[in-house]
Amino acid sequence: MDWPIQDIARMTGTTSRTLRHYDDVGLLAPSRTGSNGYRFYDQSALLRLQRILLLRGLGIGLNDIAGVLNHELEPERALQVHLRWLQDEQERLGVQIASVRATLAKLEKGEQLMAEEMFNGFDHTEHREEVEQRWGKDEYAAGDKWWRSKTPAQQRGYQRQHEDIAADYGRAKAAGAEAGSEEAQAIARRHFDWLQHGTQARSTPVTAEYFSALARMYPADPRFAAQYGGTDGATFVRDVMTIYAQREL
Amino acid sequence: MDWPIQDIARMTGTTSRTLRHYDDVGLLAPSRTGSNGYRFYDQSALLRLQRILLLRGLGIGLNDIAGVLNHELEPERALQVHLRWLQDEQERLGVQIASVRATLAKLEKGEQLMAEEMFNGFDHTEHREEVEQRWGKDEYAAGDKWWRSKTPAQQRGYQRQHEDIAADYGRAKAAGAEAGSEEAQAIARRHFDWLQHGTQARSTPVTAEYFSALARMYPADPRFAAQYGGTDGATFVRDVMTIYAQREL
DNA sequence: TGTACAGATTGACGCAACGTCAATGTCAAG
DNA sequence: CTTGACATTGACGTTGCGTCAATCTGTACA
Repeated sequence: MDWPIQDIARMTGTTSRTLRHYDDVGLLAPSRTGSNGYRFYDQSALLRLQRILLLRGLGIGLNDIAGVLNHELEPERALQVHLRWLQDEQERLGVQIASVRATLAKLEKGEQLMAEEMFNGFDHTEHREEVEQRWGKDEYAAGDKWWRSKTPAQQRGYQRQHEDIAADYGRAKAAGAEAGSEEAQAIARRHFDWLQHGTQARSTPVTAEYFSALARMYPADPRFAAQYGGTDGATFVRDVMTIYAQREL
Repeated sequence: MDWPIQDIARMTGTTSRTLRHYDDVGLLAPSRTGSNGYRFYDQSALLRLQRILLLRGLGIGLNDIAGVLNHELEPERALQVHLRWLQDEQERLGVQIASVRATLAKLEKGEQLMAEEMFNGFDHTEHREEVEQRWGKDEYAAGDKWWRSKTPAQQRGYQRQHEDIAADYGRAKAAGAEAGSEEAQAIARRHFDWLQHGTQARSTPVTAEYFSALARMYPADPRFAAQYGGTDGATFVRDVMTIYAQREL
């Protein structure tokens, strides 16, 4: 006694396409094939299908299901491994949910788009904690207030200046300039001026110490390194800045 | 000033393959292409890439990222929609985790494989609540105890008898037998005997009422229907059993 | 018996986001 | 000139089917 594919599909709540797929991948063959190629399934095939669907309902992959049904893989093993998977996944999602929520909260408070405002020398959103820890809370608050007092156009202008500076560093390095060369030091001066310009309204002036500390951050932090052409570029910038601080400040 | 693809990859922690992919799908084109076909990226491309990676890190799809970057989709919208997604997914995983844990617990208690033990007329694991509600808790406990007292071989033998009965029902129906026919009624008798055999040790005997109630369940519940050849088959079985109960019990 | 119409078959593409060869061209260094 | 590192463009693999498309089969009705 057997039934055509559609009946089996309806009986088990799947589709004929799924059954054909299971046949293709060798997971469940029909118990009989008519001379016209039609598939028919009997009780035992139905039973096997029910086991498949049970495992599938638990989220097990077809491959592992095949292993279990062929007695090559113990159900307990498969389930335990899968359970770990699920738990890890759920945790990952939890972290992502937190991140998305945090990002949404920022957006609601109107905190400038997303990545442009990062990596400007001072940071106004993402690494707030880091910046506060490094240079003090008041410092951050002052800088942030100053930043917010600018129009978007001014902010972009300020950013672009920094981009130019970074690009010039890159060019100098590509041209084989020494860190202590006139050319490189000229860029460092502009870099320094740019920082000062943005720090006029702030509590702490840009000292030699400040400048050196900033320089040392560059190669260490990939986020800053990216802004200066990778670790190599950042290292070059660090050297240039360090020399500038020693000589001029 | 720009950098070759490998530098950009290292700077941002991705791979060149990913960058080429983003180029292919129109998400991020290189700012310049050498005469040899090599890709080069400048500051603004790098910035765009950083935004892409930020969004990607939050789990947004490349398609939506493109929408956001092209100002066709508001970041807030995208994030909110995505947040729902994540939450739903996490909940789904939670349910699955519970299911897998329950299944594992069953396996540890040695409760017979998985699907074979279901749909035998009485159910010993999956639909315990349902069975208890239908026939009482004591009834279930007695049946369960009886079932457990059997050896696996005996259990399989008992199951196989039922499979034969189900198959015979199917054959009779396929042969066009009437529900009241001698042939069909003979199967119902065996079905009844089979039930009684398994109920000897139980508190409630298999009455006409019990038999009829069981019969009525068949077409209504797809899990039972599956066992008897779909809804049509189950309906046929129900009719045969009902007539048997009226005439003989 | 002709004609629908439902249901079956075998391809084969699509999806998401790249990983991973494969075959081959380029460029700086020894 | 050779070597080695890095680039390019295909194109398949992954996961589990959904979804056409083109074509038969089989049953039912006029």
